[in-house]
Amino acid sequence: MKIGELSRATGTNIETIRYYERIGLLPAPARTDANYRSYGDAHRARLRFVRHSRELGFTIDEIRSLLDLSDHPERDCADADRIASAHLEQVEAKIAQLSALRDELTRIVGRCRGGLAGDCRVIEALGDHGQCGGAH
Amino acid sequence: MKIGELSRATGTNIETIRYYERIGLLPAPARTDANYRSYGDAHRARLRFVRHSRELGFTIDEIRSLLDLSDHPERDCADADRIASAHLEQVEAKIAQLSALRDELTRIVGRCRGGLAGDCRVIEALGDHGQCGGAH
DNA sequence: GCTTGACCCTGTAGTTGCTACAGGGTGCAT
DNA sequence: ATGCACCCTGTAGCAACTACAGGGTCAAGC
Ligand SMILES: [Zn+2]
Ligand SMILES: [Zn+2]
Ligand SMILES: [Zn+2]
Ligand SMILES: [Zn+2]
Repeated sequence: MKIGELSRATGTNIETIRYYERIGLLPAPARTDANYRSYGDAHRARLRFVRHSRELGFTIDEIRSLLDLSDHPERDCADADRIASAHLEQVEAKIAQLSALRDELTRIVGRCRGGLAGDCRVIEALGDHGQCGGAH
Repeated sequence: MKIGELSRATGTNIETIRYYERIGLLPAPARTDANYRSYGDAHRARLRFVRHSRELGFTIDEIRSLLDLSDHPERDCADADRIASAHLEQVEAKIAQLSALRDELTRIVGRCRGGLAGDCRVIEALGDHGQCGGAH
């Protein structure tokens, strides 16, 4: 399959596929006579793994480690569990941080009564963290 | 006040202050004879506004607009309200997305029973979005 | 046989919001 | 005079792509 087909089959931008190859996340595929990349099912599965992991928020480096484990089925899977658990913790931390931020923004936005910028409580609140609840 | 003092007074990295000046977010301050930057209270207030807005997640471009309003107190503040509301919506969307992601990750992580990578349900789940609840 | 259009190639530069040097100058204390 | 802390400019790096520019390939239709 050519790169355009792989792109459609996985919902991945063509430039992104070439980028993954360049950074060594995907193996360089065979080439046709015209020097076109030629992919097989294994490439597609690997790219799906990468894209799905990216959608779940794993970094490229984490994915590299996960792929490495996937390539060595005889190894212990504890590393995979560790990477995924650590990532889950980071996601939870990010949610907590954004929630605090949302609360603060809600409070700030709710204070605008319209009128002149000079009297705007939103602009005032942005300049003064002392007005904040302190959670962010 | 010199850049180091401003840095300490606002908790901002010196390089970041110079960066903000370079991109036109902070006005270029006066210079001493030795060509050192010399800041006043207005600079400090402006930098606090910028940092606080960044902590609340506003982009540099949004902050540019907010500062512009802050500099023109005779204008209508509706734009500030619009920017802040739109940002709040984005934060809420991000929280929703991360929550879906957290649920999916929790499900995936919970399936690992240890053992060989070849049998690991975590690695399997990363390769197959079909196993996902579909929310992410 | 020739053009048109879709597709592919490489290589480089841009995005966001910083951060980290390298290589040099300044100012004060010992 | 010699440290040392501080300041200056300019450039390059980070993550994870994305967007060209400038060119080659191939099948269809006239
Ligand atoms: Zn207002
Ligand atoms: Zn605050
Ligand atoms: Zn496992
Ligand atoms: Zn999924």
